[in-house]
Amino acid sequence: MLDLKRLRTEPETVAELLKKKGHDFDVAAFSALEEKRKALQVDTESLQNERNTKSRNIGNAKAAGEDIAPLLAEVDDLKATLQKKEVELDVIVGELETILHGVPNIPDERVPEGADEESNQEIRTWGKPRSFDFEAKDHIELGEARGGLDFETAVKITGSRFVVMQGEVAKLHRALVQFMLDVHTTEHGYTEVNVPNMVNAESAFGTGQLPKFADDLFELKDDRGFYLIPTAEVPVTNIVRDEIVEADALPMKFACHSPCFRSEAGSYGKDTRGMIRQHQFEKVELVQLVKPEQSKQAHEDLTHHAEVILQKLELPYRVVILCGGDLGFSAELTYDIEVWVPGQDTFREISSCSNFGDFQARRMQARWRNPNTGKPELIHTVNGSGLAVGRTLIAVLENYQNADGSVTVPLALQPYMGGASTILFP
RNA sequence: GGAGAGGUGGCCGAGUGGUUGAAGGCGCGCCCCUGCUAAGGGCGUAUAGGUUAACUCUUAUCGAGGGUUCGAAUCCCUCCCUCUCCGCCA
Repeated sequence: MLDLKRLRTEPETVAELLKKKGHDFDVAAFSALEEKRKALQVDTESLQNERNTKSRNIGNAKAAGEDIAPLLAEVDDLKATLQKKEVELDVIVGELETILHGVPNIPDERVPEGADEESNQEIRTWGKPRSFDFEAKDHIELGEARGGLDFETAVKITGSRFVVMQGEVAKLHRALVQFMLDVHTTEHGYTEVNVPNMVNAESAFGTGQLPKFADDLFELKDDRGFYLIPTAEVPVTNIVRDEIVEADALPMKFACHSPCFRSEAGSYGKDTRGMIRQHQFEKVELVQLVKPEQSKQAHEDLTHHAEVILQKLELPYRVVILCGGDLGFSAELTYDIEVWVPGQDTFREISSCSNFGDFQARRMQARWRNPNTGKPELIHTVNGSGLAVGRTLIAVLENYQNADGSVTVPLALQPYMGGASTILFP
């Protein structure tokens, strides 16, 4: 959520900045509503003031034992007039809120222009894609061969875009989770957290999934209105919702392993094969809650923390900066980390690291007490995947495959695989 | 699931219809006194808006949302949450 004050004082500037994100902010409509709101609010409040004053007089008169009948007559029609104004004001305020809730965050000046991922800019690469002396298979072929990855059974159990993992593949998946958590908690200073995998609407609003992206979420069909989390970002960031934390509590750094549930609305026909795009996948998420002046550096650090995982696994990757059109609703700046996937002969997103500035904090009312001012001020939120586990599994299987269909276990993972250096599918 | 109690400011805690945005305490900030690692005293200390050049003035907020009333932290209704006991349960 943007600062309403800024939107009021310089709507044209904001509209101009939002163009980079492909958002058309209707300044005329907004300003017209604002005019109405202002007039109505002044009217309403002066009526409220009148009511308060007269009510106080009635109280005083009553206490003094005077006749209050004439005073009551005075306020007779005040109530109805006031109620009418209040309803009108509520409607206008509601309309303004709807607009405000739908306005995306303003992109950082470093964000390149562009409509879609074609305009994303590569900022660095690491490692060299391996050249195979045999025909490299993709993870589907590797995994299905002997049942390590079983998509058909998952279709029976649930439906498309799910997978059943078995044997060494399931173990490798688990090993990746443990490995990532260990690196982040012991080497990067994150605190491990385990959080609810369902959230209420307030939390989903706080991080920006609601109200605009309800279709991307799985909503539980029960009158409590819970949602399955699309990422641990939602519950973890909301730890500080409606809180005022002391300055020395910041930065807070959390690492969280969780399943992620996405309806993938609008992605029909994309990545339908394999486990690139699933309705359920697991992820180790990194979240940092920081003072405003720390967020830019925290974002760089966090991205690096995610990269370290790929470096330790010796998987080639590149980092791209997302252009305006590809940038998410709540983010001001996002780096995507893309891992080399031999089966597709391309880089695929495995992590998305974003700085949200105060955008999520304002929605959540997450604040810290600034000792310099003594006042509560909004914090900044930063997060990123460290990493998406399913996609990391794909990358390991495909990059480490051998001609005989076995897969070499990356050195860093061997302690988590009982020392095994190679796996065969079941 | 059943029975009961309760949700008030950064924290604790008064307050059952009329200057209560809210006593008192703690914490915090500034100052004074004391001159020694103690204590005492004074003042200040919620949030979000509107209005104003500013001072001022003003509105809302006592879990959330409705209602009654000239007037609601206080009365009524619905919901959420916490605690205690019982039941159930991985």
